[in-house]
Amino acid sequence: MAVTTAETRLEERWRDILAVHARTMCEIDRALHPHGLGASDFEVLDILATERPEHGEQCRVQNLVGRVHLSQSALSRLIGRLEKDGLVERSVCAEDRRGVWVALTPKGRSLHAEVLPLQREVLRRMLAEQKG
Amino acid sequence: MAVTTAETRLEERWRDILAVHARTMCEIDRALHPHGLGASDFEVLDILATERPEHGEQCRVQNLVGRVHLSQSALSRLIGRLEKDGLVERSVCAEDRRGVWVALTPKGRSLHAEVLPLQREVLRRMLAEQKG
DNA sequence: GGCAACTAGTTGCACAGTCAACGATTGGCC
DNA sequence: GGCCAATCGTTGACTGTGCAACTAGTTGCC
Repeated sequence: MAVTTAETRLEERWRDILAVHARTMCEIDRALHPHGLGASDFEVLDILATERPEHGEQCRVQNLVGRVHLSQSALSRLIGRLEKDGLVERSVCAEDRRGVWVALTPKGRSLHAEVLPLQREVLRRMLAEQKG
Repeated sequence: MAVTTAETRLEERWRDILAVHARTMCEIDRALHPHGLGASDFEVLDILATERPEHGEQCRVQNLVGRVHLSQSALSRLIGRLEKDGLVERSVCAEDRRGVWVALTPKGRSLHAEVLPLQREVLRRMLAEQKG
């Protein structure tokens, strides 16, 4: 019996996560779509925006892979799209010429600033009402 | 300040959900893939399995839409795939001939029984270690 | 009966995602 | 130096998903 209820609780918790995730994701997409962005796009923009510009750190792409829940290839294409839209710029990494640096353009930075409140608002709306 | 920390907490909570969702989803996929199923497929199978067989209820498809986080069209195709694999059967609903009934075949039921422990095990492994 | 509004499910199309294979570069080891 | 393994990023082929448009069936109203 104890096992059964533990299992049930696990199952419920999973359903809960699934539901919150789906609803929130969907809302973010809906809020950002008018600006030509999807949820993943925003996430990358957001990471780049909070990154110190004068960072001198690693070649970015590799750096991003660990932080977004996306395969390397998906990320590559995503960056390609952002670049095509003039939101980011790619440049080869001098020290390790396999690597690629990714940086926000002014346009990318301003778009991020524009949509950040929208995303936050969705988060507030969808996550706040959650169980206490 | 209070506003900022509240925002930060929201942001963290969202990142948390994103991370748990991605990791768990990925693991479920990985566990079920050898059996020819994805996470969504399992979810539908699971709902059908826990449904009372002699239910006399509505036409199922409509019933399912509300329970999985999938568009109606995605669900339609998913059921199509399951049917092609002989796991479920579609039949027209006599009372409302627009509707379609979906039911597990014996093969579908046994496959569900086979993979259920795998999914549970993943849930236990991924969700249990979560914050306390 | 006949027409309009609605609902159930499927399908065409476009797009974002994964996996596997690839080209380029680096680093270790002989 | 020369070779092999590992790493970084991109690309090709394929799959699953959502939106919009569609067909088929139902309900209500005249």
